[in-house]
Amino acid sequence: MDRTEAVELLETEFPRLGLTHYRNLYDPTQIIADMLAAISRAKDEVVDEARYAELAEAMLGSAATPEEREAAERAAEVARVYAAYEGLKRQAHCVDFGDLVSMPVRLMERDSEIRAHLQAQYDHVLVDEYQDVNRSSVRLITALRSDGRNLWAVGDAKQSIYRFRGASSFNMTRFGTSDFSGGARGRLKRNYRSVDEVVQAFSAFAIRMKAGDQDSGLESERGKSGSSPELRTVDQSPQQTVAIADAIEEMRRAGHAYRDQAVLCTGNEKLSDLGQDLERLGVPVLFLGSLFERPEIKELLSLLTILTDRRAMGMVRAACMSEFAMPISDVDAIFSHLRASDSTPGAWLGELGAITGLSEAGSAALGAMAAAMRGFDQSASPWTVLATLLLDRTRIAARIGGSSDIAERTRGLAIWQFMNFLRVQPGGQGLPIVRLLNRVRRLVRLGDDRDLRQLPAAAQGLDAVRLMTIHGAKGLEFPVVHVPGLNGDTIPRTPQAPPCPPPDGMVEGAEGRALDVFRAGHAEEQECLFYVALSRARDRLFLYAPTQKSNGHNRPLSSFLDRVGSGLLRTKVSPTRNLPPAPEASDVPLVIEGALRFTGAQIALYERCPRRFFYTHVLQVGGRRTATAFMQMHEAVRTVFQAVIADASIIGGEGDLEGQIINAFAAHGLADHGYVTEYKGFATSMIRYFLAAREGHTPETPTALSTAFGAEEIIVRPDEVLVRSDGSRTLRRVQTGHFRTSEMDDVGVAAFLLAAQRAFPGASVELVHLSDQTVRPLDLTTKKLQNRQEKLALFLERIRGGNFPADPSARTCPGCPAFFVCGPTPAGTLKKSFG
DNA sequence: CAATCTGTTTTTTTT
DNA sequence: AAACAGATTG
Repeated sequence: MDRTEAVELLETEFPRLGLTHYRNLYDPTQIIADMLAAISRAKDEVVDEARYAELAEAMLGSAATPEEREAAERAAEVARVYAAYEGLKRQAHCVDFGDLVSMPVRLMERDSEIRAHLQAQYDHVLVDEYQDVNRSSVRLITALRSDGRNLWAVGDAKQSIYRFRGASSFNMTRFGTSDFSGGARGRLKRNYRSVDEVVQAFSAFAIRMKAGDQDSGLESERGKSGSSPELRTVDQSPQQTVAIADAIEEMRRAGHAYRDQAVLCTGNEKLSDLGQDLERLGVPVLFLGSLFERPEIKELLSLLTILTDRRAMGMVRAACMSEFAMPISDVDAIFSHLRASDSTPGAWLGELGAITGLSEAGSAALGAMAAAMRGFDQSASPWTVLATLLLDRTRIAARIGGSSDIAERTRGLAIWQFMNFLRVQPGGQGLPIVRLLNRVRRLVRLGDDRDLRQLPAAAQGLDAVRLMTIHGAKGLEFPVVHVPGLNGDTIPRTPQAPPCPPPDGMVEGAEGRALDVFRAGHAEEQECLFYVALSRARDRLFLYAPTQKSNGHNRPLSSFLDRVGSGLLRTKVSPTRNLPPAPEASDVPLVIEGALRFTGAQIALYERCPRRFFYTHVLQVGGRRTATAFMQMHEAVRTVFQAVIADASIIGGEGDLEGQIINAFAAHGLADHGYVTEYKGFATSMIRYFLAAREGHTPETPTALSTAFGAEEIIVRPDEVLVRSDGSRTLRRVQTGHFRTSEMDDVGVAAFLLAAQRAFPGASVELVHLSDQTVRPLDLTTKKLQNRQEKLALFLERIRGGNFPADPSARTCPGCPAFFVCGPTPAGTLKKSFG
């Protein structure tokens, strides 16, 4: 089971584990992933759920301060999740990555017969990269070769970059003493890989590294080459990409083919951007980037959604494909038709005559679409649908196969990779397409699509530049290495404490305060990362850094650069070429008849991502994301309190409240849910709080309030208007979830305040959060309120101008309804009115 | 002039 | 989240 499957496994169970510190959240995906990381760390140390609970218990016993107490309670909650997770995993007959080592360790330590059998099976054990072993690995090796005879290990503490998964210099130190006592140690002094200039650079840096021996300088076997490592600085980061492209071509002229060059980054995200940019600059690149964000893959995913999405949102993207091209006005007509109808997803493709107002091109494209989808319905298998479409019913595969263009071939490889991914989906219940789409969202959200970004083995022979993370490059070497992004905020990066820190005593060899140990370890690891990057280069080494942020502010260089000695050549370069702009079309030709009328909440969505606003409120498709049961519960709560606002008399006695909740649950499809009892508990306490918070006030029927911005209008509807005995009014916005500090900063809240002040000067304005059981006053400084007001006017102006740029983020995009379709829009002008 | 507030930018790694 | 620059306040 990978991490994504593990999160899925825990998700339904999570809300009823009774956690308080890691309490029930609207979307617990992130915190579950954090806890699974903590559990995975525990397995690195061969600490099972029972032992974890003991350690947490011990922490609680010795806690002196409130902070220590809280840390102990948090650890205890992780222990509870750990136990639940192990149970679920066993029921599902699955193992996770941590189990792959910790289970054999436990088995061998427990069962002498198996241990003897395996010991007899292997005469010699060789361990490479010993700095990357964790306690679990050491115990596995110990079980195989307890006396250490015929065991050979090689490692370099300066390359220890897997600390976050439990690798520690602690293990290097213990070799030959506490572990495998009597083992002999030797030192390797000669470097066979790099020219002298490169060896000098990373050896100079190594002198002041905290990891490894101080006198570990290396001699270069290959001698001097006459070329020094170079640092090339540029003004801003787009120029950095051009500088890299220029250097790659420069090296190619000097006899180093594309395939002999590698670009190394700290993270995958930057690698994806860089890969796309280099490709646009004409440099062939061996990297797909984020597979599910590639245009050709999004098109295929959009086609699949047409079979399962009642509103057929995928049409907005499919209509951009040459096979199914139609104007955006036709897509709008289809959406209007589907909003009014209520048929099975995909069924409308068989009744095209019912759609009115289509252009000739639109009718033809829809005919082609219907023919391509013939015989498939919502229960179809994704692989079968796409294989049929690509190979039999369209010319897509043929076109790609017939091209020799490297970008086109990369598209073909991406599709090949994607089709292989489709074939190995885990089993489960529900419609295969829906399951697939949910899994893709989850994979991207957790960053688990990483392994799909690397081109498959079949492509390794291509003459293209290698793009890798520094972690991915460990153990490899390249004639030419380019390392961009050497800034103070990138390497060394300031550490963020783990959300679920390990309990005291779990990590062997960690002395002192947990946070200090963590910080020291992190600093050490950052140095190692830099050392690994530099030492990948055989002949030439290029480092790059922008010195400005995009707003012209200063961006400092990495402090590590001053430690590589005087051999580093520093040059400021100003590339003459410009980075071609990304093909992302953000503006939509839009004609709006009449005034704009949007609610504050709708405009707040424009602020979060204008593109999402476009799909949701202009094209009016998508709406909210697929709801989990927990979200449905929140919806049910909203239904109940709104019913109370409309008519408070519906809740007279104690039984009425329960009756209302039961009805609302049934209406939201929760009646038969496995955890309906727990959910009812949450719902009841939320509604009780709601009722308590309005006690002593006289409710008034809330009406819509509006604020004018020129001809345009923003509408706000308070959830409650309450009148106190002295006649003063309170306007409230009621939310079922938790309060976030960022909530005070968005324009939705400002619109609410503005409208309220206009309609009822002097009234107090409050935000109610039922999950927190809080009522807080909504106060904004005049300065802030004025800024928000200006923003609102600006947003309205941009909406009218059809300006809808996407604001992509790996964290929020996978949860967006438009995730699969987001990108280019079909040709033509869109006419709309919002009266 | 210093302290505080506000807004912007950039941003993890894996079997 | 955190670092930074610029604006505002005391």
